[in-house]
Amino acid sequence: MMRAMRSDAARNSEAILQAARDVVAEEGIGASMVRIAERAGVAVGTLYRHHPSKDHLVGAVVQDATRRLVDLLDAALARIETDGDVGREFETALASAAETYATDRAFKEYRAQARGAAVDLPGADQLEARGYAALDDLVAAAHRAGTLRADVGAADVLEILAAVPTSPERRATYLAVVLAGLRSAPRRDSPVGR
Amino acid sequence: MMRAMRSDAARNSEAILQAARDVVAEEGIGASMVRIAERAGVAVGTLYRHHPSKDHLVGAVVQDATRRLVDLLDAALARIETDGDVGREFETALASAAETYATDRAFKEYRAQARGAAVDLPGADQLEARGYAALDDLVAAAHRAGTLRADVGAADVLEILAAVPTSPERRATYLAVVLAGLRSAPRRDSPVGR
DNA sequence: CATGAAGGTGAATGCGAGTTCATATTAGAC
DNA sequence: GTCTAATATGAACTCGCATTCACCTTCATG
Repeated sequence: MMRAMRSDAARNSEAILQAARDVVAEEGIGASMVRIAERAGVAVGTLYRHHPSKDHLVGAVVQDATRRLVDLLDAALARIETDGDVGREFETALASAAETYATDRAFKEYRAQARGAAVDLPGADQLEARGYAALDDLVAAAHRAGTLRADVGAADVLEILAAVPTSPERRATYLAVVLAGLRSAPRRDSPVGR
Repeated sequence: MMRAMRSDAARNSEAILQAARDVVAEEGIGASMVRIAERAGVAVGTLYRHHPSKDHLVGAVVQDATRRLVDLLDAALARIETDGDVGREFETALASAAETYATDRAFKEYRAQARGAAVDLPGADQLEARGYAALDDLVAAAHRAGTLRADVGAADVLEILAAVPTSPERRATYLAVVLAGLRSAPRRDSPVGR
């Protein structure tokens, strides 16, 4: 049985996570540990008492954001079960996810990276699996409802999300364009094919 | 009058540009100077005889790619003047530009960066201006022809390009979706607006 | 083919960032 | 209030990388 954390340690632990969230969302994964420590009002060494490495700290922060997103997808799926407006749910969920990608620079960069650099955070694999499953289900539902082009899969949706612009105006237009595109029917005579 | 370059220097200069192109396209702007030197079969010092800094070298490489793209846009515009299939020209040009963004990691990263880090390469500003002008013209032509949503501007197009996936399959789908979206008409009841 | 200036070399330097650890500080039990 | 295990501190160490420079090589001119 692990002993309860000392009160100052608990306070710092929270301050560190909060500071890391803020700094890394603004400046991206490249933000320095010193900067995070300063924002948390703590010395660098303290970061390392709570996290074995920078990767671990950033990983924890990104995992938090991921969890919120996955919960969001699950909620959308649950609503589809009962209510049933697949199109609206799909687009709203996408817009929310886009918000995260656009707002949290670290999240975006982390998702853009080649996988495998995943730090061993408890439950990471499981969370990722839940996320992919939820997205797959959502995509499948949209396909069945005819709200989503048949040639677009979950991986394509992720790619589209990863690309959301940071600037709010650009983001709105981007989403409008992309959502329209996702609704459209594939055509044969595109200049895009090889 | 500047003296002609010594033959070995000319050879190395070319090898360096070529190596830089390759390495930086593959590994991005983060690639090290040593790696570029190795690929060119030359010592690091030699890179610095030909370029004052890494930024300068990378800038030169990116400028090359930019020039090719701008020429491409100009050619498309010229063809529109005579022939006249605005829609096809617009989409083909976009697909070509997308190819560059997807294929050349350095180009993509460089364009994504905040501007201002622009090294003083001769003709840089002029080239950028030409590029923006050409893109503006192309967008305007597409607007007039009704091939492009009215709410999409040149900046939006750039943002969309900057986001093109690297993977060939994803890229094809992405382009298909986006091009369909760009053709579509804006609608009022989107979940995206505030 | 001798000669000197242009060109090339790569070890050394400086810097920024992650990580460590000997030392100082403090929470909380008694 | 004392005591000590837990925590915090931040200077120092390490590592990767851009950049420099004192010293060699080589081109090309006469």
